[in-house]
Amino acid sequence: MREVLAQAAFQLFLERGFERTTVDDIVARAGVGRRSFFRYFPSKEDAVFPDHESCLAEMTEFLSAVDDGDPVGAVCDAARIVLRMYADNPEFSVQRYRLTREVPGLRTYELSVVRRYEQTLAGHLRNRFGEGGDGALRAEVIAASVVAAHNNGLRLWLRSGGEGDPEVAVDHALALVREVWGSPSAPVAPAAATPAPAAPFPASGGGGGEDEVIVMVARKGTPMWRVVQQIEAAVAEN
Amino acid sequence: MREVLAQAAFQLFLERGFERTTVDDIVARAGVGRRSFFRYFPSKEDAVFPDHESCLAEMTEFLSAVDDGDPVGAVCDAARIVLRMYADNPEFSVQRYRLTREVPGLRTYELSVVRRYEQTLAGHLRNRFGEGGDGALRAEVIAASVVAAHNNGLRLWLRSGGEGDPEVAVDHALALVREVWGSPSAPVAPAAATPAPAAPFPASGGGGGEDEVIVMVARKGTPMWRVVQQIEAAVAEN
DNA sequence: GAGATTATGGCACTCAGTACCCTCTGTAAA
DNA sequence: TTTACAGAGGGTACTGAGTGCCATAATCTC
Repeated sequence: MREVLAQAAFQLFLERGFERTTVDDIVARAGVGRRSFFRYFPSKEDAVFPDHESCLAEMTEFLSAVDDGDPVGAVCDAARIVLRMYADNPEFSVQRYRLTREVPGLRTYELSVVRRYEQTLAGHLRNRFGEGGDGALRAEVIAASVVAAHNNGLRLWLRSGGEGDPEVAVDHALALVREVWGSPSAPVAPAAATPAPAAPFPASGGGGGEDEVIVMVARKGTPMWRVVQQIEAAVAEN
Repeated sequence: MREVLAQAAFQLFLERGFERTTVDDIVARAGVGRRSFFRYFPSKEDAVFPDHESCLAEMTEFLSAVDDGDPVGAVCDAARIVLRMYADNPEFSVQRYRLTREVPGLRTYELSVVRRYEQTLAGHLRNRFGEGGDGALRAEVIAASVVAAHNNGLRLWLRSGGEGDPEVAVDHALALVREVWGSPSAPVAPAAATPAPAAPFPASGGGGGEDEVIVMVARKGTPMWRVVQQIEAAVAEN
């Protein structure tokens, strides 16, 4: 049932867009009552990320099982669980990525999901480091670093359309974190296989909205570079 | 007007809680029409964070002005701008913190705000590091570290009830990040996409008076609240 | 003061999300 | 077979956020 609803929802989101799809549309396609949708998903957004809850549980279980002397390494391995979930369904992951990028509500929702992963990792590190001194601080900073590195590698793969193996990019990214924060027992071989992404700020045609108008706010004496920056910021709203 | 609405809203949120307060309640207390609320705030959540937009603008301006050889240090200083905003209103900050902790919707909203700061910092670092190689990766990881460290120190102060100076905790936290990610050897930005600061047309502009011009960036269908936010952000840059 | 522009209020609407109650279906006991 | 019960799903009506449209008042321009 959950599966049926999630699939119907995702199809419709791809066809008409997230915001132009109502819950009534979804339940109509799924052939169930409207009330049933909210029995399985607390909100419309949740239907887009039906698998994160179990992934989070898997990560928690993994972390409670590991018992090595390298907490940073363990946390990196935990992050790879998430990666695997994405890699298991390349097509779905890429489609969802594109959908999420252009729907502010989904972006925000995703942030809250990522935050929960991050807090899980931080909690594990805090246990290992101890609360006192800078334990909590280090735990949070390292967890944030790991998540950022993981997401950087993952996004690279998603933007490429899900071609190839995302593990290489993520491994490379996590290696950087381990190099810096890790304990001395971090066997890492930085191979020169770093994929080079294209320029992120195509000054024109950033998204494709044709009939957009950009107006610009500036003071009389505003230097040119600031104007450029503001326009970039406006365009980069994606 | 914005101020009146924000204050009325915050009062009510403290009295009855966020979710038990409707927009009608807010506009009733503020003595304005319901429609006006949404002219100044895109959502109920925004009324809780009325100052982040201008703070983000301030940070952007700061980063575009610094031109030193220590990008990580610059980004840490940029984070301190946010801290100062909180420290300027200890009572409000602490009340808002408590409110935010116990309202999931506000927590999620705050995440999206924090994310924008992080992206601003990452963008600056990316410009300095260059896109190629691990530039983007390092930029994102360092930005995440700085944000995590900053927030760790800030939360310490907020949880203490806003007593004393939050700068010490944040400075300590940021020092840890700087220690680790500290100034890269010397490969200062190889003049990639860094816009050369072209000479601003009028030489003056600092002490300027009333004859300012405000230009505004917006899309065709931009709602009023967004325009207001941007203008407020621009005006607050003094 | 005529005409245009802007700010605000009012009204009606869509839609997400919730509360409450209904109907089925299956099962087990009498 | 009837009755009792339980649980999954369906239906209806409601609240409240957010939006579009139009009317009105204030302000600005000529």
